[in-house]
Amino acid sequence: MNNKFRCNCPITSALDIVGDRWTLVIIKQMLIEGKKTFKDFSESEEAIATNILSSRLKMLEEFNIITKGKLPNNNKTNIYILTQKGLALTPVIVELCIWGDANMRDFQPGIIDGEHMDALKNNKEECIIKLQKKYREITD
Amino acid sequence: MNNKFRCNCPITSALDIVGDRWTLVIIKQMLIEGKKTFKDFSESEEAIATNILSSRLKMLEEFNIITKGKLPNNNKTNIYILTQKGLALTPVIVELCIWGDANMRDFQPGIIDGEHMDALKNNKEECIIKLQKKYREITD
DNA sequence: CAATAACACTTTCGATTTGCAAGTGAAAAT
DNA sequence: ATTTTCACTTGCAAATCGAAAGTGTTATTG
Repeated sequence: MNNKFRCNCPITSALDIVGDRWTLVIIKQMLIEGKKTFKDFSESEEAIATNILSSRLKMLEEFNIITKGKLPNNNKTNIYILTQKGLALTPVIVELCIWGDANMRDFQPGIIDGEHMDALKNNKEECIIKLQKKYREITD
Repeated sequence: MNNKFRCNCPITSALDIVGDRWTLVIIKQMLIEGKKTFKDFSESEEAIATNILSSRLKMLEEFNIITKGKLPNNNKTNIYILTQKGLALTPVIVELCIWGDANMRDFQPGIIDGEHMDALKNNKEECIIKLQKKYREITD
């Protein structure tokens, strides 16, 4: 196992795992959009290629950020669920959302007006807890 | 100019710009470590290659996340400074720091014990404001 | 029960990006 | 005047990405 980590900085180490084009998009899709299956992810708006998706899911499982499981009455479909470690990324996702919403519009005018943005900005902490709670509900 | 953006989600759009191996590391080095010059960055612990550094600085300037300038009495050294847009990424960096510190230690035991971590976790909002204030001071 | 469809990948391969090393040109220091 | 420093650029091999097609297993449908 070659060392993935560039140095001993917690920020850089975090980015060694989630700092790429797709990893946080996948986690966003799970947390915000409730996506759970390989098909869910591969049919997403962002249009991730299946080989990349496959490698990222494997990596995320190795780092205990997601778990892979099955539904009781279905032996075909795999479901991927955020672990505690994965759910702990909620604040990162939320801050990226706020930053993107506030700062990318001049280059990307298409950015949707999320009706939750005001709540997010005014009540960050509460929104994070609500998101996590909601995720745990749809996940049980 | 080809479209960098994958879709209209603010999170994905943010990641279209800062979602790669190096961009947020560079911004961290500016914000937390006070790095300003090409040499500062290229001599960093993370050991970024100069060609990658060059292309990232160019990109960050294009998206108004940093500005490139000179010091009054020095016509050689370029200094790169975070704009308002760049400083607005402080919460993202801070959340990555908290997450990395709490969740990467089992895979990366070397992660340093930052003496500021407790303050960060207990007083997130204040720490963010302090960091930004401190950056503005060293920048003027 | 056979055929088809759905799902979760894997493989292939060309294009792009990365990372290392060496080189360049201009400004500053000696 | 020469050397050093700084900020890049170039070249090239290796790794990664991305689009498309293929594979194998598990439902579902007639």
